[in-house]
Amino acid sequence: MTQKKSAKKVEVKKEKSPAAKKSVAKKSVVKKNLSAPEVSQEEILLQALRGMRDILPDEQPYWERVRRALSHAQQEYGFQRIDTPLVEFAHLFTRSVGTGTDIVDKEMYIFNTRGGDRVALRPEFTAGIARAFIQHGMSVLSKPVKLFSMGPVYRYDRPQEGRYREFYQANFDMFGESDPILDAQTIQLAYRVVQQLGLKNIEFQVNSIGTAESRKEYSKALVRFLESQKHKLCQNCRERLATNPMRVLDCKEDKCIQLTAQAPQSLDYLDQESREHFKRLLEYLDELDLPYAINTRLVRGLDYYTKTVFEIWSGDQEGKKYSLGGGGRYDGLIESLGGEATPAIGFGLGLDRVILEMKRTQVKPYELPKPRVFLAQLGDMAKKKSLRIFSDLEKSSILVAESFGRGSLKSQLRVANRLGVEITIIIGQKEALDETAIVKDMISGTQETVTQPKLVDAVKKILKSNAALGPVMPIVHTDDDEE
RNA sequence: GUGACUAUCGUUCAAUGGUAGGACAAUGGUUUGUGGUACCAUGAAUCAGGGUUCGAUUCCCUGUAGUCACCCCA
Repeated sequence: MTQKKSAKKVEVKKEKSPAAKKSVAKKSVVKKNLSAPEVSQEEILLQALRGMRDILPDEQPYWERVRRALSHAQQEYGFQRIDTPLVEFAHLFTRSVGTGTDIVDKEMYIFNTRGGDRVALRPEFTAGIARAFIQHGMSVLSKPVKLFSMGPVYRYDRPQEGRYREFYQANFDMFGESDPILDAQTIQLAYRVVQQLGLKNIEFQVNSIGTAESRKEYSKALVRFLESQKHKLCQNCRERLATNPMRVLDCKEDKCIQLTAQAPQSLDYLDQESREHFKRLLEYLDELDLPYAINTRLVRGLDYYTKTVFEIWSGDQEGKKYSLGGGGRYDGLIESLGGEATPAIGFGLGLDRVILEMKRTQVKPYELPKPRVFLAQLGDMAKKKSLRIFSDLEKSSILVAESFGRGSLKSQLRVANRLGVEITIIIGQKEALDETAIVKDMISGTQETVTQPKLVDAVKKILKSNAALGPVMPIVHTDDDEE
């Protein structure tokens, strides 16, 4: 769970001296290098880039639970998986997400390739998926076209807990239907996913921003209002007024909240169709048992949204809210990218934050299957045999652990015990010669010798009877046993 | 991008302007063919680079990274 906190610089030799080869620990390599500077060296920083991290084995059970829930929801709701490249022409994002948005202006990983193309690491999924939709002529498919994707996205931002430069999103998109029932279903799907992940205190924030025109008009009206009341705003908001007036609505300062309560609302500036759309969406939402609130202050940071926008929030005891994801309708995007006019709606879920919330609220991670059998070997002959036995067991779908590198039987049994296996198979010199194996029941401590051809069946039999006894208690000798 | 705080074995917590210590974890052992506990042993760290100093892990500067607030968002 914990990542390396600080830089470690290690000098790596291009040609290792025999002394260095013997040294297993990397740190001692460093020391030896320092005393042997004549060898050509190259300095590398053994550190992940800022805002990027390794997801270590310890954390994988959480990710596995997330993957499974997503895969389940994807199938239940009829989405097909699509994977698009991490890298696209930078233009795709500037045109869809929009210049003027922070994502494009400040946070994109953007660079030139050797061939001279201006490209960017995807800061979100929808643009790439929309590109693929057009490129592969998916508009001829039966509507709605439902696509699911999952993977890393990149934003060059200051990292914090739950905020990384490389982070993971799951993305659901539906193309080709403008009916508000799809909006409702999208939110329902999002809810289903977070619910399956065991998250409580979920709330949806829903709003409609209408068309690009009505949005523009609203923004003008808002600025007009705020300008006239500028003296009542906090310092920050006065600055926001010039850069991003909509954000004033998000301010946490009391006086700003009071003032903006009287500010014009985006809903009042909706065109007739958008208003009807929103009204019907709310009707559908009321049909569902969804925790949602209309949030007229909700504005999203991407240009392509039209009509419905929403966010998924998770709250803690102290009343802090964390945004886990969000989405909305983007009826104009496909056309603006050069495809034929296609309404669409989708949402993205921030998986890193979902997992953070799972940990915070102590949701149980997915439990990976544990080996129930351990294979111990003693001596060269047994070692050779054990490789084959391991393979036989694996082919019979028996998960078996081993520690081939270890010498003594004691240390191997110790490992077996620590793993909590039910059976340990022991092959020593004698058994290797006799073509037999010792099958030791780790729960009772008893053991029997069977011939190797019968080994798999013998193991299966014990496992089966153990399973019938209910949950397995891994053997633990407590102090009470002795006293 | 701005500001603040932080940085010690794999993890966690100590200590010091004078050769960094414990706990947990790891590895080996306590009649070399049998597990737990206990006991013993072993390996393992001052983020990097400069400066001040007789001497820096400690003080100063820079860099890097993390955390927090802002910005923004997932």
